[in-house]
Amino acid sequence: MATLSEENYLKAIFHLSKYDKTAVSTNAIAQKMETKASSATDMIKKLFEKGLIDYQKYKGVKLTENGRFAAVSVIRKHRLWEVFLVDKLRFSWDEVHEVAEQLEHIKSKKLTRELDAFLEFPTEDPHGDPIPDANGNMPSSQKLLLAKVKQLQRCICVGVKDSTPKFLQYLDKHKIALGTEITVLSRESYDESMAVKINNIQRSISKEVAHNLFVKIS
Amino acid sequence: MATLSEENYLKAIFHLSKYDKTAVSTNAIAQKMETKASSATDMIKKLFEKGLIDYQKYKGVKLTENGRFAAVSVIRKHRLWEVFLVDKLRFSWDEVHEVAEQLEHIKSKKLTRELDAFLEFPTEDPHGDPIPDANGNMPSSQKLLLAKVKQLQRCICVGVKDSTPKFLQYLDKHKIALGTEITVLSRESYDESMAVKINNIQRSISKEVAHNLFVKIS
DNA sequence: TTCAATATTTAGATAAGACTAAAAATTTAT
DNA sequence: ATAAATTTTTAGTCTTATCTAAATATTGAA
Repeated sequence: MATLSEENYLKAIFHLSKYDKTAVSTNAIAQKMETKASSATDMIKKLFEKGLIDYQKYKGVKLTENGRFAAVSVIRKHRLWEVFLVDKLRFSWDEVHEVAEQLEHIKSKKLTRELDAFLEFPTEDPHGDPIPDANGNMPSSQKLLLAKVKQLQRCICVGVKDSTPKFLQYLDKHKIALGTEITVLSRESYDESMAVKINNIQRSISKEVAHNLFVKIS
Repeated sequence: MATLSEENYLKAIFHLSKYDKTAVSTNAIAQKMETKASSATDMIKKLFEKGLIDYQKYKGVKLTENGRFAAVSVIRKHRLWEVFLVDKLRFSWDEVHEVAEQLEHIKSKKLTRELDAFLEFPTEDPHGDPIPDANGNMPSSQKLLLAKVKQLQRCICVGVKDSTPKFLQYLDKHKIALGTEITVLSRESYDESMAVKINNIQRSISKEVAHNLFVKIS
């Protein structure tokens, strides 16, 4: 059974592995965990001893099958609790992360199973992130960044890459929610901003925003 | 802000103070926490430094106002989560304790407040124990042990003193639940058992059971 | 390819919370 | 009232997870 700290490291390694399939570096882990490289090395040794990661000195780490499952189980709980907080307890999507960071470590198979049923088996959390099933399978989705959408294409907002309160509040303020339709009108090569139509109003979207909003083509 | 371990000690001290108002001994705390007296002494010093207990060497401890509030806040969360687990997640009353022991340490004022509202402000947990309000006030109740009920008196089961799974499962097996009516017919002085009528059936109740079941006279 | 910059690991220290063993204080019993 | 029994505290150790500083390995630039 993994400790709280071990679970957080596994989660960090999982998130870092996601985009590139190569080994994750000690420094990257330390940075994500907001700790020092030496602390990361210590924990890496421990996770290796427990068979949760593959590791060779100076070569970075990769999750083993067991490690991946442990990481995904924590992420599953995190996202289920986020759904609970928003759907049942009147939290807004920018308030849930901190509390879910605590709730994700509660150990009870029955609790997770029953919570899932109570919420009617949601497949996405309030930020549009997929909720893995009990076997650790992550539902795939063909979302892409708004920044990649071609001119004159219509798409629907389905998730956020950056889920910090600041960005979520920006979206709330500008009436952009999951499900909102966005039409890309043109791009400005100078600053990589985009002209778009949202809720039938034409506006400009900065590079920063376009790179943190997931959409699907509709 | 109290650590998880500090919160558990505060809870233990609160429960030990409940019946007699005198100072709580180091040994009693150690026993309740299933730890050694020396560990209890260490923690006592820490809680004293933080102003959560009054303490003089060799004289035992008492909760301060702050300490009592911290303890009651944890108990409030514990009992609210128990209600959640039984009312919303199909847990039975003998399964909730272990999970609630974890959930009670989640730190979020909003979470507790919204959970309370979601559950429609319950005043008792699934074992009939009172749920303190947000100000730390414990609803009073005039429950008494079944063992104290006089002959030929009718009463209603309102709580349990022992809430271990074993006892709760005994009650389930014998169809005794909160709300069940019990009439005391007679007492057997030899073994302190009682003849009672429950659900219109006459049965015998042992001393052990009679001393762990709370009732109110109806 | 060799040396400087960077990344990683090791060594040794710290804090929290637990433990054992021993010392000191208190309580109980004669 | 004093000795024995019990309770409580102290001293020193252990584990987990962190840190700093120093050592070592790798990478990359000239």
